Amino acid sequence: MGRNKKFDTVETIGQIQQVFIQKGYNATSLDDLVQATGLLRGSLYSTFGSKEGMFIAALSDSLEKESEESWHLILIAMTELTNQSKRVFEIINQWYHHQSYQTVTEKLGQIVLKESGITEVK
Amino acid sequence: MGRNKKFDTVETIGQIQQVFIQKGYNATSLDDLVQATGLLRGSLYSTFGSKEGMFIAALSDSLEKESEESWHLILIAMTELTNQSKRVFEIINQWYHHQSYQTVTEKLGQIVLKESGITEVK
DNA sequence: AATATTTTTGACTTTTTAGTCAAAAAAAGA
DNA sequence: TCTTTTTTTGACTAAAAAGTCAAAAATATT
Repeated sequence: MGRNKKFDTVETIGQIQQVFIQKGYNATSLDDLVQATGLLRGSLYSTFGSKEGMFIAALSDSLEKESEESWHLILIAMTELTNQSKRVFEIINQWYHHQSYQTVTEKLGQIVLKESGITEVK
Repeated sequence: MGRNKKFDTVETIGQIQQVFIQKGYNATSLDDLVQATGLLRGSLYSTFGSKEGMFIAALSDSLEKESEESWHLILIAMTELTNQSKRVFEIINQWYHHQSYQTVTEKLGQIVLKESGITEVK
């Protein structure tokens, strides 16, 4: 009973993913997320609890789908969150169990270089 | 003429490197750097100009020596600075010219995984 | 229609951030 | 020793950050 959410949570998570992928975690401000989602801070906080919660929602959703953009969020998680957030560590750790060291390191290395904007000679 | 610096700039750069390596760029605050170097903000700013300047000093110094810790700073540069700082982009871009795609992506991938704290099975 | 419950709203608070600056202190050079 | 130049000091500023909350609005349920 009571009001239903005015927005589509799935769509919002998609928008949050795009922001984190483009800017990384620490460099993303709540204003960035407010702007990208079209929601107000209160709505974001009542839905996700915290900035970390927003990232976790974005990451979890992405891992379920296992798309190319998952790798970007995994990289951000590993470089910016895994050592600060127990929950993110758990999520990534569990995901990693189903991967091979070779595949993961190779893919992450490629993404770092690509995202850096450094010209790939090859 | 005039006073000489009370501290050893080379030593200070070493301390700055350690902080950035441990926390990354955005997650490092000036207070962290003040604490690690034992200097005051004014001294850091008069020497390096800005937080970005402090990172550039740390990165440049590290690239000259080409040690294992260089890779950590290169990773941070690529994931957090290359798209925001023209100077860092130039430094990394030039460095990259003397490397091979294979070596770079492989090494970066390994470091991401190691730094993430995720258990390496292998 | 009345009520209970939820979401929305956005201004507000608190904390942290990078960066500044004028005065004091130190010391190099004459 | 005196002057000039530099560094040190640390309180201060301004901007940006994440997060809060009470009132208003909306609506599902009875």
